[in-house]
Amino acid sequence: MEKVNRISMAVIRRLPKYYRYLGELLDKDINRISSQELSNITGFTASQIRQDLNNFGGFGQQGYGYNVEELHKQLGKILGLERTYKAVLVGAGNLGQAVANYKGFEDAGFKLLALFDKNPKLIGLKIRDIEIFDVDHMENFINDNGVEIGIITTPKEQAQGVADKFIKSNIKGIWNFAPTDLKVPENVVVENVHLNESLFILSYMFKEKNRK
Amino acid sequence: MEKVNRISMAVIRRLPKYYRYLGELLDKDINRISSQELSNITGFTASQIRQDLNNFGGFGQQGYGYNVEELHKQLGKILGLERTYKAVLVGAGNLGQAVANYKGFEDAGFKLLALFDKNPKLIGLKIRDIEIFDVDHMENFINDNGVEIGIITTPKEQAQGVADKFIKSNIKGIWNFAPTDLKVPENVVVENVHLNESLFILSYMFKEKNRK
DNA sequence: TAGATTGTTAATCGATTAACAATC
DNA sequence: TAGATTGTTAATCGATTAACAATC
Repeated sequence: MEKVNRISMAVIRRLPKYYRYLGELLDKDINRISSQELSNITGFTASQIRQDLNNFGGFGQQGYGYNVEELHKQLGKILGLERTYKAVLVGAGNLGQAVANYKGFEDAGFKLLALFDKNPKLIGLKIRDIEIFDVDHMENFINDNGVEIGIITTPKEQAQGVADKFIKSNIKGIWNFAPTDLKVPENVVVENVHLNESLFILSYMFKEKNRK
Repeated sequence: MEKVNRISMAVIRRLPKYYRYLGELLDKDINRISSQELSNITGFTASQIRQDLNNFGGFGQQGYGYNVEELHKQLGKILGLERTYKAVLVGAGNLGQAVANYKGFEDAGFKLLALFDKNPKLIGLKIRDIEIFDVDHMENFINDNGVEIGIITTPKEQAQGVADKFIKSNIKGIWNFAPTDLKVPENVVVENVHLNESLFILSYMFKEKNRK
């Protein structure tokens, strides 16, 4: 076992933001940035930015700051964006189709190989060249193609069942849009997109801000 | 100004989960629950659950626990779910249409009145009875109808411009799906759904878990 | 070299957990 | 009444901020 000084989720969740802002700086041909300037842009404190980055290594240089291109590249590596992931999606309704059309997939190295649904009306259709298959064929497909990532955009009632099939087929990462918490073994990671919770929080914040 | 003991975002973000699990208990006709049982279900510690709830009032009863229906109702009130919000959405592409079709809207009391886009091919179409209008008519529509919530599902390049129009039209809450951080005045709340960041985090966790 | 800015340690702040008296 | 479980205070833990020596 390698020395893995466990990095807190609070830090991890800031990394994509750093990565995004660095990408924007790159586009503007800015090639050098200090933690203070990054602080101005991102809203995180300079101290926090330096702490965060130093969890992964000393990417900066005293008296100079950080090289934007280099730091962007390193963060990409840390986030695992240098490789590709084979993915499938289950639940090819509105949300599933929107996710399948999602342009950001490529940026993260995700390659969507197939969609699955149980609705006969959807089976055979294609979303930007990706075919919708009968969900009964899913486990074979995953095994045959070495799929590693599963995306769940089904109603919540089906979500755990789909996750169980994923797990049986040796999928190791799940992007879950169903409004439920999946039970998975310790070696499988789940990232949730809970739109209902997000809306509730918007509702809460709106109410708090707008009270007399 | 009312006494508002500022409640931390960490607490707020757990409330929708409590609300959801309590709803599920209600469906199962369970009408009494202790913080310990809730802990077993939600994964939060009993102590944390009691602390969280007591930010808003003493909903429990010593020796008994919590009344599920009552607590569910109270949490709904706290989250602002007892009232409705008039909303519009801008960017009626794939993601926008999926969001417009999103069933969870009603549960949170959001009433989607109109969609807007600049693509002439989309204008005039309807998504479950909600018409897509030319974005040029948006500000008038918002003012005429007293819209309070705006949803942004445009590409990131347009997002800040749309937000600015929202703000000018007196919208006070924004649900933002564009992969960018909006600049808004202090009295406007923004809740982000950053799918790209979510994917990056999945990628990171996957990589961490699956290294040799 | 002098100035700037990092990397890193120490101090502070806030959030979570533990403990237990209050009380149903 | 005895047992159970909350509400709440105190203790602990972790994350953020401040400070500054190291060094480019």
